[in-house]
Amino acid sequence: MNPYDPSSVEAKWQKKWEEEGAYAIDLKKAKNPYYSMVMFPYPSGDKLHVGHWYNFAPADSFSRYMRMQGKDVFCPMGFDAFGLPAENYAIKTGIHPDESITTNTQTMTTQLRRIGCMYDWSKTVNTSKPEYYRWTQWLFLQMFKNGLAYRKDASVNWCTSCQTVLANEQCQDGKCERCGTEIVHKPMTQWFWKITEYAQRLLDNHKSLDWPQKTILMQENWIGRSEGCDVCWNVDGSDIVLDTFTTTVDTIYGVTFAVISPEHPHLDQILGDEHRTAVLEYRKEAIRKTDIDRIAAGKEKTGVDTGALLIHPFTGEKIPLWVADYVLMNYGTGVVMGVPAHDQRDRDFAIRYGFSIVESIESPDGKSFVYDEVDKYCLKGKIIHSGEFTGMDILEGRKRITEVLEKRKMGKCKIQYKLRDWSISRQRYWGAPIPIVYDPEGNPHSIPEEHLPWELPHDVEFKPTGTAPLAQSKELKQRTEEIFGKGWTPEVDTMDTFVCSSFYQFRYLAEGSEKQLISPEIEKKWIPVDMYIGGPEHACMHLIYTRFVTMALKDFGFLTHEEPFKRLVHQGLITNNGAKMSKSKGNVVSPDAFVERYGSDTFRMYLMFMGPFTEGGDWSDTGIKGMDRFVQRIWKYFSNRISLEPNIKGKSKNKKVEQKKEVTVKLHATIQKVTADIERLHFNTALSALMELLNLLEKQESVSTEVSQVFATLLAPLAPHLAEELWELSGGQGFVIDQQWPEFHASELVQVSITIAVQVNGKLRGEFTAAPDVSEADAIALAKQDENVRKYLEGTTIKKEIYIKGKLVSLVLS
RNA sequence: GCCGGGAUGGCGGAAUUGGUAGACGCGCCAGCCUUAGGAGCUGGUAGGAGCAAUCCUGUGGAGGUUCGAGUCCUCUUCCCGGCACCA
Repeated sequence: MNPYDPSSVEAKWQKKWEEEGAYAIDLKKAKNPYYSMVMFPYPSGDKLHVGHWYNFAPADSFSRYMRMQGKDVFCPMGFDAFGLPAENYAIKTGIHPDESITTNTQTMTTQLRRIGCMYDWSKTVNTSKPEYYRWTQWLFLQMFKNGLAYRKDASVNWCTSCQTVLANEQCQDGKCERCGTEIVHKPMTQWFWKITEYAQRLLDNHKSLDWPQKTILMQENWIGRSEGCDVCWNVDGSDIVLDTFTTTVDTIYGVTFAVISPEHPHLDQILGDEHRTAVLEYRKEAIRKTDIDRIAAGKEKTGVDTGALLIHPFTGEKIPLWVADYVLMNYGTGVVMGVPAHDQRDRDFAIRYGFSIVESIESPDGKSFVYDEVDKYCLKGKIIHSGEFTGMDILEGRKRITEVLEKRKMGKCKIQYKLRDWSISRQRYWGAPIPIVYDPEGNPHSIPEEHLPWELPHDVEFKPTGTAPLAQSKELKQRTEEIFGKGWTPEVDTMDTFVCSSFYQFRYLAEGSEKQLISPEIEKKWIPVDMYIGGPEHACMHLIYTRFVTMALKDFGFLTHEEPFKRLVHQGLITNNGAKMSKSKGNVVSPDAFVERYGSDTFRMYLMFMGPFTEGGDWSDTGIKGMDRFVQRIWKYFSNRISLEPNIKGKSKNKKVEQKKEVTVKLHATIQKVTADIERLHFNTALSALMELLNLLEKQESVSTEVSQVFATLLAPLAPHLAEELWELSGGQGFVIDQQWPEFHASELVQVSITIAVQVNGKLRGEFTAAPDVSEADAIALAKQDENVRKYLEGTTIKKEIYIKGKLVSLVLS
């Protein structure tokens, strides 16, 4: 028999699957729908890397397993094709993004097919195609129509390198997430989507999701809900009222100063004349700084007196108001009350600028304390030095103070979120055009649906000028005037690519329909997606946006579900010698050479064998040989020794029976283990169980067809091509992937004899074999007979005897 | 600083509820086979002592609970991921 040749075998089965449409799902007819998705890739020129494989191949193994469990599994694949890299490439080379993306998509499709996944290519999507982005634009129109899309002038994050605006969510450590350039602030008119209206619902729905705890926690932090109280402060000698937001209104009697953000709109009006110069100077500095500068310099808090005084709503005292750049305008009210006795930041500021420190609460044992995150969640203690509220428990006092403020119209309960509205405008070319036109007066109007797709013009230059590339297109300008009239102008911004990816789970199911986003019948049947697998880096952007969009579309009446993904799993990271793979480090492993040499099955099994799927693993060039050996051994063993009848020559009949029993027990134990392991996505131990089975089988001189077929089915999710070949070899009919997943029988797991360990005073001192149903008394008696154990028992008395059924006997000496 | 997750042989990692630590694989060592092998096969492989039976020590560190702890509790060190003047 020839050695196993992966390249010809894999090509053979890929062709057969394709010819017979093995993975094309009839969405309408499917009885047992199971929607399995992976996060679709960006078609970059770097092609598929190990990270893609590590996402897609194990996800495919799980999908295959579900299929063998009788589900109609739908596994689509597509391309998140809009985005900056293609545009940057165009700037560099002059090659139009449309062209480079088409090439990349083709290359990656070929590579993806070689993995041998169950993708139904008849239902693919490409977000950069007009037939797709027509729906991206339709989504915008729905948001606009329902009041969730609006324009606002705002100081936005501007990346000087990309020449574009970034959402807060796309800034990492104050730097552009994509290119790493430091972000500066720039005022600009932008389109926003009101995700903040959904903040509470996004939080509430978490409990209905089968998602990693960690991801839910990250989203909770991102949304950042806090309950507190807005307090109104009259400015002394003026009719201006300033609001402060605080989560600890119980400390209001401890306020000795207040701080206002340099960008605050009322700052000018309340400035005392002798302080004006200093404050304006300070503001000029602060505004020039980016958020990171304000944070980085923030170890040392700086501030300047405004000269204004606030009237304390309870004591009537006059509280100095300072301006400081550590107070941000885009969170809360832009004014903070300072309680140096109970807040560390306020204390630092007070010490530096000489404000008094007045205590207003104390801990249960009468000590003073500063609030930190922990205290906020275990609030015990009393209010002190606080007039009518003195003596109350902290929480009660907090409630009463709020009530009094509300009654006097000097404050109110407020729930504050960190989450900000989603800025979706991009001054870029390679994205879906925003379907808006402006009349000669500059008022925005939506483009009627009949004009969708509102096509991206082709005639632009890619030089980054800071103005939107679409503004240069003559064709777009002409088109707009032809349809809407002279003087009308097109919106020249395109949409954030996260918009494109926020609804693709519906478009896979639409089969290209131009009539509706998704048919209601199909939506009811297939949504939510049963399993979604992708990287944890999307925990707070894509995975919040897509939930928001799904909720909104439900509210608009286009969907019946409001959560898109029922179960979510993040794959771990594959490192190279413990280091993250990155282009800059030059340590990226390309799968192609390995797939060429060892085949897709071996490569994907090796990735899965490295460690638990959610933990990732460390790449090693040599380790893959072990998996190659495993594949070769499987092939060699089954092709040489398969026979219809078990035939163990030259052994006594008893021996034969015993051996056969051993194989049966192991076989069923393996079915049990592989099933449980795939269920919990522990492919590494599923593989080691199969290796153990093979190790045992290799000691037998022949193997039955039945065992060989079971082996093929167990292998089918993990090594799809090899399993088909083995199934065929074992005389199986049809595809192995269409077979039922094997069941194990507990009765077959009963062994002829078992080994029981003996401990004396907790230390292992011997072992003995017994019948599986040995009684406790017999087991203890047998344990005491063990030669080595007897040595320890001599001349002592036994205080306690413990028997753990089928496992061990523990003898405790006095 | 805060929130999560980790730490087990030379390496990647096993160990459902506390019950024989190191499965499985890599690497390494010895032997076989081969003209040769970067192929294959057989055996060995946590550390230490011993011819051996066997014994001692061992899951980042220090305590604790228990007949028994990688697993539970307290403290602590280091590593990784996320958030960060959020009022």
